[in-house]
Amino acid sequence: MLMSTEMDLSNFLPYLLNQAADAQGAAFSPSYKDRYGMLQTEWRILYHLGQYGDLTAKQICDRAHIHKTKASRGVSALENKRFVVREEVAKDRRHALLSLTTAGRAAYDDLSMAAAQFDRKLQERLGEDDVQTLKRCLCALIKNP
Amino acid sequence: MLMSTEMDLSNFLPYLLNQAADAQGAAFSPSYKDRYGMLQTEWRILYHLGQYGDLTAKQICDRAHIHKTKASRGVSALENKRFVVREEVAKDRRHALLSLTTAGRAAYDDLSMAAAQFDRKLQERLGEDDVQTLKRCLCALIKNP
DNA sequence: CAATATTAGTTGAAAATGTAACTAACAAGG
DNA sequence: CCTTGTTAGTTACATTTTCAACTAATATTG
Repeated sequence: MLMSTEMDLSNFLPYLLNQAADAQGAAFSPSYKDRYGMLQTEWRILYHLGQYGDLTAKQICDRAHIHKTKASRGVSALENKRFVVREEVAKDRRHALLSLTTAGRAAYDDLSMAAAQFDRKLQERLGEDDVQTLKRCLCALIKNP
Repeated sequence: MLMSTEMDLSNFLPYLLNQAADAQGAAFSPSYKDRYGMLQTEWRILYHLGQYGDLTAKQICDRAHIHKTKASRGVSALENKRFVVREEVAKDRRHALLSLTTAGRAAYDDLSMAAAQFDRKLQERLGEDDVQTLKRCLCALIKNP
């Protein structure tokens, strides 16, 4: 019996977002897990390097909302996999520019293709209009939490 | 430089969902963390018991998509906090019905109120139409990953 | 009814994450 | 310069999550 002040859990947006993110994340994760043994953070870092060119860890953290310790470990993992190399910046030796190796670029190409296909299928399922609204809402929720 | 087969990360739905879920989850989590020292799983279990009445751990797992080990530890934590008690079912002693204590009920009332208010504010921000579409899409993505 | 299979739930070890303290490099004010 | 502050990134430690194996109870099947 619901009282007027209560609400059905299915109306609680953080819960729905969490469930949907889990479900879709789990659906896509085999792409980077099974083929490349990557964790989500590694895939995200790889993606940013592939998409936006060489970046420092700090820049990736800011763009992708990854905590610096997570990023630090992700970058190390990608280095161990020989997908990323770091080069010290002469001007400021605190920074290190990260760039993809040939193997890293290949993995990026493969995975970004898989991602695009995954997204297209979702678009097909939900319809163009809904997807547009959905993405607009999600962006709003991200930018101004 | 984007090639035609590539896509901007901002168009990748799993990524957007994840970011939005993180942002909104972080915005709400102080409600149960700071006041009651709960983890997300505990809050979710509490919510299900408050909303749907006494349930077994298994039923909560199925409804809330929580893995049984996470649920087991969440229930233990709620027992230690004296928010939940378990009662063996005579018919099948593998099950244990979980129910809220008075303190558990009070926490549930408080938190479900906070959740409802949180949701109302989001609705205000996004507008009724968008929220409806958003929730419909999220439900679709949850049900059929 | 004995043997086997399922089911609910727990536990221990390994992996991942988050927090805080730390190092190293640079910046700025005196 | 030289103290103080800030920034990029790492590391150690505690917490949380995941995975696999396990127990105990019931269901099923020969």
